[in-house]
Amino acid sequence: MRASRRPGPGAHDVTRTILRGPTIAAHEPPVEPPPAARTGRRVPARRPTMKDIARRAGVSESAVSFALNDRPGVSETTRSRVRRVADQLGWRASTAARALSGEGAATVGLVLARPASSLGIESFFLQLVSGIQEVLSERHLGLLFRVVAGAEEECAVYRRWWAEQRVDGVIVVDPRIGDPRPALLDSLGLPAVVVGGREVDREPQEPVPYPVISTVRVDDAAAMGAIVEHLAGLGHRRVVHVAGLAGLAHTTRRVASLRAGAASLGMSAVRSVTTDYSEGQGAEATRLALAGPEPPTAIIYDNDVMAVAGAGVALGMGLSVPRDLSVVAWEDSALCRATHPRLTALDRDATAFGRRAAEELVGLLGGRPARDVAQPTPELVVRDSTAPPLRG
Amino acid sequence: MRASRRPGPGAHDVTRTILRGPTIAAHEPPVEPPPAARTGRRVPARRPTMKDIARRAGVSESAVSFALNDRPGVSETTRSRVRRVADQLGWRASTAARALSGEGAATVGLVLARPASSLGIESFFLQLVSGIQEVLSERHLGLLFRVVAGAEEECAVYRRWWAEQRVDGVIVVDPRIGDPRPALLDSLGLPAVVVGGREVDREPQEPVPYPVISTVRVDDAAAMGAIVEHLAGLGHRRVVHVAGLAGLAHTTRRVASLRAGAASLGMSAVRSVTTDYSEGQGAEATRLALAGPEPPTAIIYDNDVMAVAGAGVALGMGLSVPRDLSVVAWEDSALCRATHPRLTALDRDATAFGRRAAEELVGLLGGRPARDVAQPTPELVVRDSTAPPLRG
DNA sequence: CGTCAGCACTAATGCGCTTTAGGGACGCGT
DNA sequence: ACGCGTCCCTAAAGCGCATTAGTGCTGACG
Repeated sequence: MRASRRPGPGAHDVTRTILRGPTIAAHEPPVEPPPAARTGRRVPARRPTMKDIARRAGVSESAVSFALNDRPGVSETTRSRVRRVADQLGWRASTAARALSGEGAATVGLVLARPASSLGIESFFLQLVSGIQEVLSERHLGLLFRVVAGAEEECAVYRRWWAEQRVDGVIVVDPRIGDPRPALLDSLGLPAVVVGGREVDREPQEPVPYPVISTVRVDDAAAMGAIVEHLAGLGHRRVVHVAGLAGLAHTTRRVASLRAGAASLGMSAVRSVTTDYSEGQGAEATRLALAGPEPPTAIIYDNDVMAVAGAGVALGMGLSVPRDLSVVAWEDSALCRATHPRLTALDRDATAFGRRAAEELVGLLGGRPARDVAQPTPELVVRDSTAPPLRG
Repeated sequence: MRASRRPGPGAHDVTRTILRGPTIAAHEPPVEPPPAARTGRRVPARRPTMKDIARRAGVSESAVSFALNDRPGVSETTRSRVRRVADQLGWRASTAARALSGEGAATVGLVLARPASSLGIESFFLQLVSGIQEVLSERHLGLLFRVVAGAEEECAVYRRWWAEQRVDGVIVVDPRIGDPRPALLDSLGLPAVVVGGREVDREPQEPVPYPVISTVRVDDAAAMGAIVEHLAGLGHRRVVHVAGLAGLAHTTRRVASLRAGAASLGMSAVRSVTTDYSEGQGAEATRLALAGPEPPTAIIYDNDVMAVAGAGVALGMGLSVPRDLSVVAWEDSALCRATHPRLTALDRDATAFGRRAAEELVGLLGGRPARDVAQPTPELVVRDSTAPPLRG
């Protein structure tokens, strides 16, 4: 595995450019034929380095560096010539070398801490990632991706990435209640953007933001408000909220917002139950709610899969959606449009969300100070799964 | 952004270890206090380097390198002492430095060339990725992830990654009919694993495999055979196959296998139509098929979302699943279990698939020669959406 | 008692790039 | 004619690690 690619010390190339001055320099000094041509065996292409450019352009390596990085110190003539040679050779800076000389790794990291099984059901993440990509790729930043089982492991990954100099910053998802990650990242000095972060006016115990950590907020309260208003307007008084993971900050926010909204709108009975987002627990929660004493006339699900599963359960119990039960999904997707009836859903635009987060991180890496930015409130798309309740 | 972290040339540390021999060496020579302690300002932790270890362990950097890489050249005593110091300091090799000294980037790449919109609906990919991760992470390999719009862009990404020394190998998905990627990767000498690759006995025009490109095959023919057999056994004679993207190799294979299987089982009318995997086109194809002259009694969908959408369309047209129409999804997921009726589906185990691919790539990187490995044939999970046709 | 092998370890070099410290050549002012 | 500043450009150092070529030192062997 460890091939000895190195020439012996005696083989060191001592060719030097003698001629001076750009106009009379030898543009194409006698270059030895590429090794492939000599050996006949197919050798994978060698990547060109700045040394190659320097030789062919008849200047020093430093001049090449200045020229290619738009730094002063070379004439325009030389700069353009160097550029041309670089293009011609198909040169790209080695990120390893760049990183080593202090430029950073040109990479940002993203860790998903969810059990593998629940990953596939969350279409949200892939869309988020593709939004992130749109921004990163135009800046030629790489995305280092990792799936882990839990929070501790996630922290270990950050530590490792930092120590290995693998990333310049990270995007943190699924903020939790007593989240250890911001403090960790801050202590490492690793710039980060927390997506779906704190609600400024709702969790004031959160102290002043860390200097290198931005937050992209979503207004869960307003979103839940829209849902509650919609349901109350239809006449629903008994609502169940099949929420997501108990530890997540946005779960807490949604639960609280539901309670607050319901109170102000005079709903008699609302309650939330937490789940692991799986269709199994969604179905089970639905079954329990509908079989209970005062069954709800509407259920709000924290994701699309559970909503579909719940609607299926209702159907199986002989109920009709939306006649006997209204269903709202917190997350619009193909799923909500594909099922029958089509589900009323909250459209979050995960792609835009990812874009926003990536932009913020890019800003941070560029030296912009950390801040909180707000993401537009998601829109409730009313479809066929919500209607006035039959029995009051 | 470009902070001058560098000490002047005069500041070079000339401290030297005078004492010789491991047992009497000064284990903890007078170390200057960490900068943070001096300045008082919070400074992000500096990552320890081998030089730090060397100093504290009282040995040379080379000795440290030998010790930490399990290479001969140091005594066991020294080795363990160095290890201890390294642990204590929380040292991790900088991947940048490692890459620069020829060890590779310790990273593999994965490019998804699908429109962003269609990404979210394919739960397959996230599961594939999480399977890949399971293997990569235990080897401490990173996964560089990229979403692009099309095939040319994908090739450009490979080129760039190669030139920038960002990855040691890549995992290629969605093999196409006249796929340019294997040849490109081969010419770059970039090890790769193609997942869902060629069917050995079905596309003999494919020449001898490239020396650094392995393939993880799936037996689409056998899978389609199982489906056809199941449907034929129930008595279906008119079947429509709502397939995926026309250019993909596996689409071609499935279409061909369906035709072959149907012929051998005496089905009268089978046909395939290609789509973009979206629920919209799945619904549309279903509508067209059911409204046509000889409507099918069963439809096979190339993914779960289209299957659900198709079932919805049938419902909307007043048909009952499975009484009037049987539905099979090529891809099992929460979706298939959550809808009502639950869908008969082909369970591919995308996670295992990813694991397999990653293992193969790791082998390749370790010097194992390229080869074709077969993934177990997916299993047909029969649920409630398939039954004997009512009208023959 | 000289010699040579073998061991434990250090010095030095290179990977590809950035950056700092010069170093000639030229022009301008006195 | 000399000093001085500018402009272009080169030399050299350094980032953190792996690796190769030594370098003393010990012990065994003749």
